[in-house]
Amino acid sequence: MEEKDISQAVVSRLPRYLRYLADLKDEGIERISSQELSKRMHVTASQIRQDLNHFGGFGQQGYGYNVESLYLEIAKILGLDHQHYLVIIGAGNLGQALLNYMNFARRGFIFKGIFDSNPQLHGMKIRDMEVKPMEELKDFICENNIDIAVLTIPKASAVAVTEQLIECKIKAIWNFAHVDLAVPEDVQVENVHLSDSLMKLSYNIRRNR
Amino acid sequence: MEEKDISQAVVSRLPRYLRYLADLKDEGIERISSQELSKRMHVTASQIRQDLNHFGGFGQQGYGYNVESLYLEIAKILGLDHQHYLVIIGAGNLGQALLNYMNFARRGFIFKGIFDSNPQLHGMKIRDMEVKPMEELKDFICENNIDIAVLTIPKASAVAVTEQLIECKIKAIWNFAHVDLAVPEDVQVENVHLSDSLMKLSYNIRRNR
DNA sequence: TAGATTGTTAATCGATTAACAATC
DNA sequence: TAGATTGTTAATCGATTAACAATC
Repeated sequence: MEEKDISQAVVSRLPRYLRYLADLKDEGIERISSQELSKRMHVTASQIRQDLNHFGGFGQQGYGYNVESLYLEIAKILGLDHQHYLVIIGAGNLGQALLNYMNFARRGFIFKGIFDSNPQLHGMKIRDMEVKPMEELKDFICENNIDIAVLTIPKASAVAVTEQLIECKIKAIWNFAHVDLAVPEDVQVENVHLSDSLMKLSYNIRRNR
Repeated sequence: MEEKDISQAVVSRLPRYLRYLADLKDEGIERISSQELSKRMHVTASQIRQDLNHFGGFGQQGYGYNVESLYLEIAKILGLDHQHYLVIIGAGNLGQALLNYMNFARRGFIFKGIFDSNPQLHGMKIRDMEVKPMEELKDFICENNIDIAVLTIPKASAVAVTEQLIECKIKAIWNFAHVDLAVPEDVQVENVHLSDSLMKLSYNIRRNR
């Protein structure tokens, strides 16, 4: 179960499996074979079986996989059976949008605070949550067991803030700033570089992939 | 120059090269070897040379690469020498945030309109731009030469809207909806599945990668 | 010219796919 | 039991890295 060295390629596919399994549940489908699932997802059945087997034998020969229990297993593998506490750093448009977007809570990702360096924003309420000054960040992270810091600040301040987060022993950074962060290896970073994504699109428009 | 069949793995790395080259320009550095760049970026020099050579011989033996001209070449490869016109579909928090985020324009990505199905939002102004009803979408796309549609609407409506976009011969869809879109192969789709990204982070927190 | 560094071929590594024996 | 489908090993494919001859 607790296999080591699962490649990030495999991990990246897990949320997609989860999504398809949720759909199957909604459709009231109880069991599915790797064959059928592969048709829906447009991946090989081989890949599905390989991916799942990294974490355990969830299927049954001659039967396939039970949708409900596979769903729960993958959710568990992804750590969705635990709650995660988050702070947003940067109360600009993107920070506010993420805070207002309710659906993360459904998955156990709970926003506990939002911070900004701009004094004009302090005390402003977003979804019943007051924007706090950066000076309070460090104490807040410790006192509230924050796991994940969401960086929605400009590139220029991202590096300095990251230093602080490392001192606080933050577990993970969800980075929307357009810069690569240097962190110790026990701090996880997931980058969401929106402009990179847009450039890829622009490339693919030209050379009709 | 116009090589075919460049893998998406390579394309995904181009925006990052561009970013580092921009930094080098800012630092006033004129030339750089693959060796030096590899140290900064934490990738192998081999990979840098391989990647660049897919598109042409931009370097010079014994010298390295000229920062300014390599920057321009990569920008060109990514299609950043052209303007792209975009519409946002879904004037919720995320749609508004993207519209307000100025930096895309710098790269030639110009927002031309924002649409929403909710009549209460129609006429509302976001950055001097009125939210338009969905009924006007199709004509707007044709008349304004829109290349890219940004989908910031819920899963449920995304599929139906995509149908419309395909009829309009949209070139690309930047998809923030939590669903896989089925499109003809001449329509490019780039998915930004935020919750998938967050789940990956959650996974990596547990199994300390 | 000598030194540096590319462009490119060859070797390695890892990820995906195919095949099939195990088994429900 | 016979049929279906997994778990898993082996084969293939593609991407990354190493090596080095070409050349500025």
